[in-house]
Amino acid sequence: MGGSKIRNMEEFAGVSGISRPTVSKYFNDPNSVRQSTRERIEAAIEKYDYRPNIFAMNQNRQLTKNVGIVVPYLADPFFAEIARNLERRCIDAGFSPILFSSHGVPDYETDILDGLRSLKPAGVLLAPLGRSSNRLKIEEFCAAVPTVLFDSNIQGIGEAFVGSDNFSFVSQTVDYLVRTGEPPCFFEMRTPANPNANKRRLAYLEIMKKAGAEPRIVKVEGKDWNFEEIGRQGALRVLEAEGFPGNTILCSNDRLAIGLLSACYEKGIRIGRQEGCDLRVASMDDHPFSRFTCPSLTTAAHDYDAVANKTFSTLIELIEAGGRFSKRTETLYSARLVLRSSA
Amino acid sequence: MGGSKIRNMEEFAGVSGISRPTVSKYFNDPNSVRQSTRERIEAAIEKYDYRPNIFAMNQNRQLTKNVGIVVPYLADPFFAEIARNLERRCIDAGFSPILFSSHGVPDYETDILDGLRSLKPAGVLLAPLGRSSNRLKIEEFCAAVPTVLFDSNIQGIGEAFVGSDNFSFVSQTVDYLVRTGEPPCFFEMRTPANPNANKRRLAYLEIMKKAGAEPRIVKVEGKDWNFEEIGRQGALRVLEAEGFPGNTILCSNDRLAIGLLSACYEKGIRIGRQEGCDLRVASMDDHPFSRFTCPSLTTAAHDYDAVANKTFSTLIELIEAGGRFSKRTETLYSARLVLRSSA
DNA sequence: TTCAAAACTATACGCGCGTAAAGTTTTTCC
DNA sequence: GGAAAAACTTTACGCGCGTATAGTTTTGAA
Repeated sequence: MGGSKIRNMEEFAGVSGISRPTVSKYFNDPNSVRQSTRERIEAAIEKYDYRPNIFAMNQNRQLTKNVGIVVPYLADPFFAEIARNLERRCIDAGFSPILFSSHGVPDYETDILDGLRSLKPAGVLLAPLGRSSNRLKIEEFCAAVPTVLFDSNIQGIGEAFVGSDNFSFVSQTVDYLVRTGEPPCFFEMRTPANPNANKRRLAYLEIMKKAGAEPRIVKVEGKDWNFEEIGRQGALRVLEAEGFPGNTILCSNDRLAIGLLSACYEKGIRIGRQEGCDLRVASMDDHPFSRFTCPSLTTAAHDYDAVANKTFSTLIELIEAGGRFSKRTETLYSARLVLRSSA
Repeated sequence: MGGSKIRNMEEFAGVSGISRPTVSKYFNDPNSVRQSTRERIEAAIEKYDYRPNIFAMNQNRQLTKNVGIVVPYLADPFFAEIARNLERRCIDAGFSPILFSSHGVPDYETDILDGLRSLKPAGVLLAPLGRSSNRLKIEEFCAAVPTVLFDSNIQGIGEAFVGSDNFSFVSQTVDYLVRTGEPPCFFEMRTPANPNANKRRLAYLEIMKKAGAEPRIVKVEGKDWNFEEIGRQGALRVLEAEGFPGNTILCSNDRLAIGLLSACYEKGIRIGRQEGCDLRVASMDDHPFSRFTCPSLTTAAHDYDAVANKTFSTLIELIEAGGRFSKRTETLYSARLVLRSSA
């Protein structure tokens, strides 16, 4: 609370009675100094409210304590949640997370990576846009900065990947739907931006084959990140034309399902597993809003916490390993089926 | 694409044939050098892919080109959208936006502001948590850093405030509801975190009085940022007990309304303005998902674009004015009524 | 063509901190 | 209690760039 006239570490070292190199050492790792020293420094910090100039700290250092977190679309609460989770873990581990969203635009993504390089981050957690990403630029970036990919895998890029096992999402939902009624058709975008969407379609085809059921895929137009609107318009068009094949739909993701449910509601189609319903709808992701849809959405949930935890711990390992792994690892977490009212 | 072995501005100045001080001048403001000089520098940048070390650039400067953007809750798509809007404007104006979310936690908010100070930002755009904010800390921060508040006003703090005119939100929705049916009751949280909620309640009381109708407020428990769940649980409890007073509900915000609609759906209560409906529900904010609720939500929309635009332009003025305004201004934008199916 | 204004170059210093080297004090452990 | 190890102090240099000063060249309008 004292008049904080401390201008730099030199002065601070003076008033705290510790030499500047030791103070510097403390700020780089408080545990690297003797406890008695640490206490004296911390008392002085408290008293004079001193903080080192982070620009000066970092300019002369090839690696900072910065960690970049890049997500493809922050307006999607799914990514907002996982970003929050990662952010907190970084802070608790003494890093400075910096959050970026590509907003669905490939050029923004490369701009972000460009800017990130000059921040000399210790590591980066990157959920790429997917198919629309500039693969070359991302590859260049990953070669220069220790990077862990999450959510969307790009084969061979980044030191590791952590995400969800799309096959398990599809198998759990399809199995459930088959067990309790008809096998589902598959509702998706024609040209999905996200590679997970493709994996899910392939999984659907394989699982239906195994179950001896005929796969039926309903594709709707649209290619940006406005999934709810795409799902809604697509579903309206299907409902106004030939209708869905069968009485059971599996949506490629919850946001499409939210749009589809809104279209069905508008058309007076009753969704659910109870008597008197016209359609059953299930989906995948367990989007934060999926419990508030009408009816609430039966879906396959990501293991948010496990993904965030593993993503972060992998980055820490990577940093401690000097930025490179001997081999690229991929970790996938299984889905957890969440039964609600829609199917 | 030549082998970029340029290590610093000195070397870069050498290969570009321009003196270092002039190159430095260029990077601080490309328009401050002669066009022919600018072109030569830019050609060299292209050729050698050089970028100045941002840490070195900023350490010796009392003001950077950084702009902090702080929102209370990024998992709310409303804030995600406005943050994206602001972010883009900053980039286009040559600033480096840095995005933070308080995640609804007052301590995080003060931590963010603390950290922001050491980034020496040219200015900060702050949407505070509201009632739960540490007023003193925010006041201290605003005294040290040029700050424009948006979304949530805190009286007397910050150099300016830009937000929405809560009175117009309530008056437009109430007027519409009265005109087309019964005057509404008001559905809200008992202890809302956001000051806008209080302004809306007061506006409701005043407008109902003017209309000669008896105000009826339905308060539900809950005080974190989990509005949908609070709305849902609260509505379920009301529906299972005495029910809502009258057949018309105005929700304090869309996220509460989303929860309420889901509760109504579960209870088999039909919402809408058509024949045969039990309740009309309107709300405020025009949340990105409100067009996908069942039924789609009649609501009062923020003028996103105007708020973002004014917030940003105010900050630019503030920065150009040296960080202080002679008097604090407050700019409010009116709502735009969005008629959908729920009322 | 002229000449002042504008823009540039050359030189130099400082910012706040990282970090290395060498010497000194404190701690630890047998 | 003594010696090795650990932690510290002192000294010194460098990082990459902002920026001030003085001198030189270029520009542009009369």
